[in-house]
Amino acid sequence: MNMPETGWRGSPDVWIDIAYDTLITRGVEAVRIQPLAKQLNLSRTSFYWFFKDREALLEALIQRWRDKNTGNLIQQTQAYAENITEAVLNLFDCWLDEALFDDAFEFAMRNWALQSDGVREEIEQADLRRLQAIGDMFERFNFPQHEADIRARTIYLTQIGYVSMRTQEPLEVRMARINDYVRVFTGVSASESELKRFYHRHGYTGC
Amino acid sequence: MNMPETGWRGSPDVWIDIAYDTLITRGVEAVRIQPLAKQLNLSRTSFYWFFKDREALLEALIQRWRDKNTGNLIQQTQAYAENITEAVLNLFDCWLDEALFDDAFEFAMRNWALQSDGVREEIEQADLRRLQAIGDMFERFNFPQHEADIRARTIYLTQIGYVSMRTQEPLEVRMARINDYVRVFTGVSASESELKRFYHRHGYTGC
DNA sequence: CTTATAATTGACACATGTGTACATTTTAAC
DNA sequence: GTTAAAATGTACACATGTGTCAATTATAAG
Repeated sequence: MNMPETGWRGSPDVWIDIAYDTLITRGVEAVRIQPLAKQLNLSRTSFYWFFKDREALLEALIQRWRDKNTGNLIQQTQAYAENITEAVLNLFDCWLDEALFDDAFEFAMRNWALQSDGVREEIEQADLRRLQAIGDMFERFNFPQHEADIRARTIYLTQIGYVSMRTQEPLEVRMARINDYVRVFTGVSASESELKRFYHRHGYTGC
Repeated sequence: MNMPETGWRGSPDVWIDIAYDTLITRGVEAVRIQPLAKQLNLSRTSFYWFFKDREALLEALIQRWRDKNTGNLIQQTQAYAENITEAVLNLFDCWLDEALFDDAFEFAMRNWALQSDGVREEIEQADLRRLQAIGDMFERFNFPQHEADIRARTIYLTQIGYVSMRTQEPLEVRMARINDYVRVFTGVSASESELKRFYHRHGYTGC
């Protein structure tokens, strides 16, 4: 654990990691070379050995986000399902598994967009692709296109709302609400076994 | 329109107004005395005649938000309605009338919360009060408490999601989706006359 | 042990922001 | 016109951030 005080301590990843932590806890504005260097016990100028300038570091953060959130979400919409409720539960995996969808990262990116046209465009793209994928999912289960579109929006916007509210509910509370959400979003209830399967893969045994 | 180059040009409101514009278009971090002064063609130090310091200006912005968004939303949930669809349409007024609910302001505040514990607490309070009010509305129309709660969340989170996505849809698109949303959120369709009344009060004659 | 390369550092030049003290100008009231 | 207040402006002291350069130290390879 105790860092060596001397020798090779820096690397692009060390900088990106701490930049990421700072981004999600305090926003882009807090991602500044001088303070990050202090935390790393490195001379701030050492940063410039790995990155051209602050811009380059921020670019690396965008890259990391791009690689993570959208890809996994789309994959979940395409997971195997026998009916719409199972499909929606597959999608819900994203909201319960940080490895699939990073809420804090998503929120930070949306904040950042206010100050950066580039980031704003990235996010518009991501929203389009994600909505499209969820809509396609509903269409595969025979919802008419128009309704599929609305339901995709409702489900996605609710999640973005969650992200934006930074809701931190205990697992039991979220699980207790799951089937209600399924019913609101699809119009039908998930079966007992579908729910059991869902609870189980998220380590919820309380029920 | 042409500002006098000299004389009394400043006032608390002049500063708050430009601070508000800056907040909603570029975030709190951009609300800085020096740049604002430049825009106002005022010496930056003149600011300190009206406000103790930058903090005091930011406090005034919070006050403005508090006075606006939450109050109007709660009032809309209590407007007269004969059934749940009419009640939900009353609430939807907020999303279509900037005078009732300021999306951009809301978004900016949620961004700001990342950097300020005070603002974060303000927002938590607001979320609670708003969710409570919407839930109460559903309960008044005989939804069981548990279901009222979920439906309140869905409706509110969807809107916060909209805010966070900064969706700018043309009026026709939004109007075309209204009844679908009513149906998803309440489980029933709004009547023809309810919809007509809604369209009319938002200046939509296209249908 | 030497050496080339990788990584770190301090000094410098600069930019932008904050707030205070004091002098100056503007306005309205007498 | 004089005058007192309201409002503006200038100068200062300070803080925090950026990026470049040249000097220095650490590491691994021969």
